[in-house]
Amino acid sequence: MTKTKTQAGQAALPLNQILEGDCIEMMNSLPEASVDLIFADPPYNLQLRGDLHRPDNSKVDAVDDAWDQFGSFAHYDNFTRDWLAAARRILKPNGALWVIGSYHNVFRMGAELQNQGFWILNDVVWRKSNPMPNFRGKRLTNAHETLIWASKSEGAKYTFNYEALKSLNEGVQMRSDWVLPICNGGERLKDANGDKAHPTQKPEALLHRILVGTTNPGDVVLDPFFGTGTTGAVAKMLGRDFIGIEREESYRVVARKRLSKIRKFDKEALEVSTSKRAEPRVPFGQLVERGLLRPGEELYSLNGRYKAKVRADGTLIGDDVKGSIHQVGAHLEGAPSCNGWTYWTFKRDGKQVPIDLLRQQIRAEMN
Amino acid sequence: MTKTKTQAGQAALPLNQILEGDCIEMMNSLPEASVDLIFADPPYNLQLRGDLHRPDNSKVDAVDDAWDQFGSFAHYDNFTRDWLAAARRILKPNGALWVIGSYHNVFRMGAELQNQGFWILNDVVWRKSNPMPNFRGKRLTNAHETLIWASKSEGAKYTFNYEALKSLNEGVQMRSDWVLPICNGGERLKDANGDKAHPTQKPEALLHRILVGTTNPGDVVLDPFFGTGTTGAVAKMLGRDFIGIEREESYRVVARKRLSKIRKFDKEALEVSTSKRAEPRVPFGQLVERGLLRPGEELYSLNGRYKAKVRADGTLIGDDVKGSIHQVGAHLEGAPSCNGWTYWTFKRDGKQVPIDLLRQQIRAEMN
DNA sequence: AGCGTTTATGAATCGGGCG
DNA sequence: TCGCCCGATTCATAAACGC
Repeated sequence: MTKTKTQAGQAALPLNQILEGDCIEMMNSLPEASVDLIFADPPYNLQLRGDLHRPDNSKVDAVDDAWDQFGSFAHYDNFTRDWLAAARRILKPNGALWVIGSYHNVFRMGAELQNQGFWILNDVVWRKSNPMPNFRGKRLTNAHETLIWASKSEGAKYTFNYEALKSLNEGVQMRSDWVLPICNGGERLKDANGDKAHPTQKPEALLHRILVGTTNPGDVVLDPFFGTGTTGAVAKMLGRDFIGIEREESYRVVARKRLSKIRKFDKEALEVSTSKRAEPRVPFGQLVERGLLRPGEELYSLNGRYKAKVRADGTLIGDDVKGSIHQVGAHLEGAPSCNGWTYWTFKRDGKQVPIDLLRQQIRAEMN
Repeated sequence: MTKTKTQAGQAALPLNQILEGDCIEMMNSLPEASVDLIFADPPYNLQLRGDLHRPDNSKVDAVDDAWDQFGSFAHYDNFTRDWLAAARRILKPNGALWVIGSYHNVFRMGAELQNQGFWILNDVVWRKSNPMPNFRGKRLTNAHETLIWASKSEGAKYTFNYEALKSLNEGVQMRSDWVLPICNGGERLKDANGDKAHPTQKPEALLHRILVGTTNPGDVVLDPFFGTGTTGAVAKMLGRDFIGIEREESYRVVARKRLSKIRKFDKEALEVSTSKRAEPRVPFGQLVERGLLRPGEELYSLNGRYKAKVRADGTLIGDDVKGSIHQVGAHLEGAPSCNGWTYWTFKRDGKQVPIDLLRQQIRAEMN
């Protein structure tokens, strides 16, 4: 499974491995513009004061590890600036970045990534279906975390599998609020003592949605704060290559064991619904050339209000207008644009049939 | 209704009025430490490029007002710094601040208010039950906005009516995600032409929850970006005093008229419709995301005649057909429609189990 | 009047390929 | 790099319309 990828004039990319060390140094050691997606779950800079107890006096196992302690906002901002800059360097021009955080750190991350030229595409709310309650009743239940999805720069051609996410959401466009349970039960990794192996292990469902929606099979996904390897595990299942970076040996041990047990889903299962945009383009003129429509034949608008005549060169002519199927449709409707394929119909056996049917016929022959 | 409040050695506070002018100047003219709560809905600094049309070719009425135009992040940051500082000065030591924004501006606001010493208590997500869709299918539906609730400083004794919010939430602790419809219908204020009076009017239900939860009757609530006066209207209903600041005369005209019609403790108006939805919809894709079904796993029709394979995006693939669980079921049976939830089964311990069982499992977790 | 259908609209950073 | 032009794309709600 471990492999490397070499691009023209660049050092090899260490794929499907966990790099050991500080994420900034390790990212700086990788070739620039070589990674398709970065998912980052950095330390949250939680400012917890003292211990927290549940109403039954049991102690809440808070995130108080040394790696999550920053002296001040300035320290945290420096850290954020440096790792984001390192991430930005290794990202391909059309690559994208996801970060996740809570109100303690996400505003600082969001502002800094805007400052560095990343272009925010959406902020996404992970709405936890089973959050920890607020035991003291002093605030609202902290029931969500925030993700930011950003392209490397404005205008970049980021990957977005719109139809796949729509399918995941039962045929309705995916929204920016995602309801998913927190990671527990069998998915939650335990250490030898039976304690949780990592304090903030993310659910695989979250990564599944991110990777299905914003990467393609074969893409390289890098996680600079790899932890117990959720990103790597889901990437492997989904046939994406991953690069993990993790400083703590104890997490790497758990992640390696976890990854060794993951199997990739079969190829057929990994293909996702695609949009029509991915279909080959068929010029309208081909319908005429192939005799599916005759020059002189009349087309009728879907609403029945207009008609136009087909010409031998694949243009239409109406009462006072001529041009492409799109131009004539837009002109007749007084609309800024028009998809002529779905706007025009022809008559067959007395019935109105959309010309798009003929396009589908040609596309079927192409396969 | 208009009155003033005088505190020891301080100028009078102009209550239940709309102050005319720039919010920074007007706040600076008020006595320090005199206000209990500030709710602020500042310009979002949207950076819209061209026109946007719906698939039916109608044009989206964009927020292109001059007051939302800032030349750069630096300009916007200066503006944010200045109005937040002015707000901070007039806030009582135990007072609190709410701001609302989208991903365009909320990260910059959140970072700046932390920099100034405000202490974030919660970030709250307003999940819109009826957001505008993403018409081009290029991103996720932007279905939420973010609010930040902060006390003036760490350790301050802010107001939080825990039980009141619990009651509003059917007896369970209020969470940080609030599902509320956008403001339209009869609540949406129109101008003389029948056009919306303000492009971004907020729903009263949102302010209702905020004021019930984080102020007491008799408190002074200030809104530096008053617009059409939603904050003042809800404050008046709930028996709080308000101070509005608004620069545009056209908005003030609408707000004055609106406020004149509001009556305190109009019980009926306070009732927030909390209509319970039937059963929450569970997309089939969630079974895959959550690992309850694996991509590549085979499903069998209840009658045992057909099988199909699960794909990573929550669609099925059969011998000659692919699509949703419902579509594939309908196609195989030659039926016009099919309830895939009851049609498909999977194998567990050698037995055929309906996939609907997994849906019930997820629904149980949601409660 | 009543019911079913059509239309309008909401804080939106909303193309891409080819010449 | 720019301009042209093909052609893909929407959900929930309420008001207006029509029979």
